Amino acid sequence: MEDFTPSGSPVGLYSCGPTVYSYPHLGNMRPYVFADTLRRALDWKGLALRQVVNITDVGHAVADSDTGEDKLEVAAARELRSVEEIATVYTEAFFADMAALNVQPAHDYPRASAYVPEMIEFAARLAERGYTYVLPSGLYFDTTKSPGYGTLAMMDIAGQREGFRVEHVEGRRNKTDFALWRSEEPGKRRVMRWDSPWGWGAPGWHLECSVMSMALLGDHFDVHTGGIDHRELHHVNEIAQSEAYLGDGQPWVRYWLHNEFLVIGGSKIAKSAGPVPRLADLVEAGLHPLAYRLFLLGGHYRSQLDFTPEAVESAQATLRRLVTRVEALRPLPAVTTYDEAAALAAGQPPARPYLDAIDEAIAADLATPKILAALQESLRDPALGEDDQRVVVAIADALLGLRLASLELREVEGRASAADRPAGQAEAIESLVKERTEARAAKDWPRADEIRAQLDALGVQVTDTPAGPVWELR
RNA sequence: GGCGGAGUGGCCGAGUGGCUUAGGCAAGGGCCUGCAAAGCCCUGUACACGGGUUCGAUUCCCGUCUCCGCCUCCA
Repeated sequence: MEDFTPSGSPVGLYSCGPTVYSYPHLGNMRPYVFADTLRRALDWKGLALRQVVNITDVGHAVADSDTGEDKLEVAAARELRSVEEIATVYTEAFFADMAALNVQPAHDYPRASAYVPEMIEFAARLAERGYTYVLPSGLYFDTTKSPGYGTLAMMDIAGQREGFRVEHVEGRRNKTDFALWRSEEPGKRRVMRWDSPWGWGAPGWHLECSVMSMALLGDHFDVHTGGIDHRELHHVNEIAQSEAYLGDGQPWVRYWLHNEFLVIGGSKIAKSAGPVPRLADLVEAGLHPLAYRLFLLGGHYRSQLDFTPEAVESAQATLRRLVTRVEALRPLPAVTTYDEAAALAAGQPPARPYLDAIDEAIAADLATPKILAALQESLRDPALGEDDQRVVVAIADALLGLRLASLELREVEGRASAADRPAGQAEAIESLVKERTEARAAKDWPRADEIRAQLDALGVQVTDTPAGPVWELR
């Protein structure tokens, strides 16, 4: 971060997006929360940015073979829907989860199906330049023509054995060669199909990211993010084809950042392994989506994170306590950048060490666990007054994105809002609460407790505060 | 088979060659409260195992065991 110097303004950020063939699962959330943290870090440094997240609605085969069926077509057949419906439904589900996690929207969400002509053009240029060869199954990229192929991942290509886990493709010259275009098999018509110089068919998966990122961010851009699983294949191939396409001898993208996986019970979450937990499952279990975000931020993005019910519940408890604590400090000052934070801290000297600690943490490869630690410490540091704490909380949340400025305890606990209370019932409850208050004033404790038990039976929880009793529906 | 990563206190999870009390959750004790809830304070003494380097290693090196990832699909 410290030595980061963007090639131009704004910073171009491309984050590998979802393939919209089913509901996103908890593991799918991690790359976007990570990318959102990166965005907040760039904002913090005062850098303008433009983020692109692709929506893969075509071209993602279920297996990298000549017969690889498209994931969306398979899903459409399974759910008896059109591919368009499949794409729409799951894209919306993705956006809903992102919003719930307070992930800032990207500036563009290009759909792969809208860029097929550009992909064909891209592949045609590679063909003209002699980087490709044609097989009955499609147009292939010859990776031996790409100098430095695989350097991103420091790949040991010689050690990989085709046929062990690498699928054998008839006629493929090198085991690392990949399809730029998947031609239809004779007599097997695809649902999503386009005409091309290599026959009717569909684009290869790797092509879309190169084409759409360059279309929206320019030939070269600054940062490309994605899951660690893409480092050795998808991104290596993107680089090979993009640099071959540009032919300017320059690195295509300046920085590559990859997030590690969320693991459950010691193994990664993968849709192909069967049903996997979704954000909605957590919500159903009484957890707030931002508790899940907090859970994710509690581990470094480059470390595998172990998903356990206990860990997420502990994040829920932490969030509840944070909000309880921070509610008393509101309103919080608005902060986005380091400069704004420094200006605020100038008026609140005790907050300064925390600003420095947080700034250091975000600069140290987005060390969100350290920001959380600093935040927690600041809330119980006797050296800090409330104004100091306001500043620290606002600063931390600018980078954490936990909505600490506005998140209500009621939301966190999933309780009904005042507006949802049945009118008639409310009066009855008020009456009981009043009676209990009178009993308490008379020090008739047995009676007061009896009424509380009655209220409890109605699903009402009464809490005595210095300002008087407060009741809430559970 | 090749390559890469990891094993930290009940749980999650940072971090470091000699004190970081990381932090959180849970637990125990206490304060506060009529009680409760919330809040606050205190407590835990951990770094897979065996060697080695070092004045000193959880932190470096070697080996062992276990686990995970990538090399099909996957974030």
